[in-house]
Amino acid sequence: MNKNEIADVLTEIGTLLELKGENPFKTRAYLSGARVLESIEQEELDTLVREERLKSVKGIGDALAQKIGELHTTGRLEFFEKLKASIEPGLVAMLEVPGLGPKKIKAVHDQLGVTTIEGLAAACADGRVAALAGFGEKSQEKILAGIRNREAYGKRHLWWEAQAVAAPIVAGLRALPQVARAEAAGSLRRGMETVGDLDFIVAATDVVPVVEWFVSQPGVKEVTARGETKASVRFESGLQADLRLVPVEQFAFALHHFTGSKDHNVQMRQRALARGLSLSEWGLVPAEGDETVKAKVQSAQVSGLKSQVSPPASPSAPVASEAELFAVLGLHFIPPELREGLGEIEAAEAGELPRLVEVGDLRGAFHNHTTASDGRNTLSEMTAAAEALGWDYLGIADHSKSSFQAKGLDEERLAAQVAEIRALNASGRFKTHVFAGTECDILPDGRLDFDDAVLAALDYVVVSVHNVFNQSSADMTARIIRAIEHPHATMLGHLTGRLLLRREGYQVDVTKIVDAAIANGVVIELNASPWRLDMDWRHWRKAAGRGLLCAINPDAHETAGLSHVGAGINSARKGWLTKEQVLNTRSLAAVKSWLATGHWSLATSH
DNA sequence: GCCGTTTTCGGCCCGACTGTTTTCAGTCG
Repeated sequence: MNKNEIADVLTEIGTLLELKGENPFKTRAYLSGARVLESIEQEELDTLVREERLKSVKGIGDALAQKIGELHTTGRLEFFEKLKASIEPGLVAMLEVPGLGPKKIKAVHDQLGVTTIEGLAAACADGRVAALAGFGEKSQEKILAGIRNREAYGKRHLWWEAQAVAAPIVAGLRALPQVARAEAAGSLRRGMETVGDLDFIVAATDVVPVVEWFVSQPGVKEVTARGETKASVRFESGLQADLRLVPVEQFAFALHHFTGSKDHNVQMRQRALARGLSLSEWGLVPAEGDETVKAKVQSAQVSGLKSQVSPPASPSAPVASEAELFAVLGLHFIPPELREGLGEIEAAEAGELPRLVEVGDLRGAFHNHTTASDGRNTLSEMTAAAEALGWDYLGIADHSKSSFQAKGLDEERLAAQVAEIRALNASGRFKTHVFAGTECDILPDGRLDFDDAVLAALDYVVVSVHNVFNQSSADMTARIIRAIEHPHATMLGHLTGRLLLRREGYQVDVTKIVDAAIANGVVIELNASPWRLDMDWRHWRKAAGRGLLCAINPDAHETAGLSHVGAGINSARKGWLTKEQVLNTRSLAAVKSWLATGHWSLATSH
């Protein structure tokens, strides 16, 4: 196991011990042991284990040294497995309910015998929870609301996680000899931030082996349907996936139809009708054509799985690709991300679709963390990872001192980090240039967490809200605008602080904040963390159209997190952003001069 | 479970907020 995987195990041990009601200092020892492990280089850990010198690291004693060594060498730990087996999984799941921590979970378990979330909901419903010491009516209501939210959220999945399931399936389908074409459709293909279920559209010559392959994929928990044109499965994560098999001549129509969105499809069908054509997943036929064809299509649509009705053989227009389908209707190709029924068809007709930014356009990224604050990889590990991605530059913006929970840097530690970064750049060890920044807390009154002199010594400053989320919209908006107006503010981090499927963002007036950012030459980030994607894509088209510059920032807390820019690119594309509207598509020289000159506009040269 | 020592046992430990209390416990970021 590598250092972060071992740290994950130690963290989970800490959580399990907490649930058991262990000495809090003992649980903390495991959690801080995990942090310590992250803060050393992987090679260093390998050496320490080999030479049995783990104990010389501060924060690691006899017990942790032994456990870390075992995990490093064998990838397993009996202590951990026994511990995990001794605790009801339902209790661990309860930690996800807002307002419930180890102590309260232990209380409901010990005093009410509750071992599952369902049991907890029942105990809330009949008032047993409110009767416990330390609980009351409000706690009970809050827990019940939390469980309901969790159920509602549970129906959707992060794009990032859905993509991780879908990508190998698409690759596997394409590798099958019977498969001519295969794509994932639906909201996944449109790059939505969350995904309900997966849709795979496959053109195949022989369906049986394809269905067989699909339902036997790793992680499939249940096969819910299995026919000749469609199969459905549910994965262990709860994610559902549909496989739809179509003849190759129908592929483009089916792919377009199942990609959606609903609004986009409605407008496309209206457009077809205006041209005397009827568009469906089966094909494109004359609208007032053969009634038997229409009836056949309808019966195929309602009869479901066992239907073996072919698409109307004629007179459907032969269309080999989505591009041809759009062309038949007088449109330029509309990228899937834009198919939300928000004006893309009009733009495609007028030839005014933007050339959307691509992941390959990115030359670097700002706003990343290291082990100096709450990251899990060191400065040089992060830089090496950026270099491996071919990036010309990497911005490090660790937390500031007010974010205690994230080990925020005070002035002294920040100065040391800046010196370390300057020295790393001077050493020529990496081709990737490192910018020294900070993710500076915006204090509740809108002041920044560092004095001007401290901020002036940095290459750039990300300003973000990390506490006191419950201010009124007016107060929060004024707070953020005050920070944007600070002369050293370079960019605004995660505008609303939302965590997808977990937590709503704080209330803000987005338009006012965008206005302030434009007026002050401040960039707003598109935080590319798959859990955030904030500022939301729905605001970008209008904001960028008015001159706002975007930075797609991974907010990476470990080397693997740098690749989250891929999720950010989705949202940027959904927001109609072009390469020119994204700061980190620019060259190192351009960014250097951009940062040096202080205030800028989109007109700045590339 | 770790650390440090007045060296083998006692202390360890950020601050705001909420809801439960009447001075605090638990959760959260």
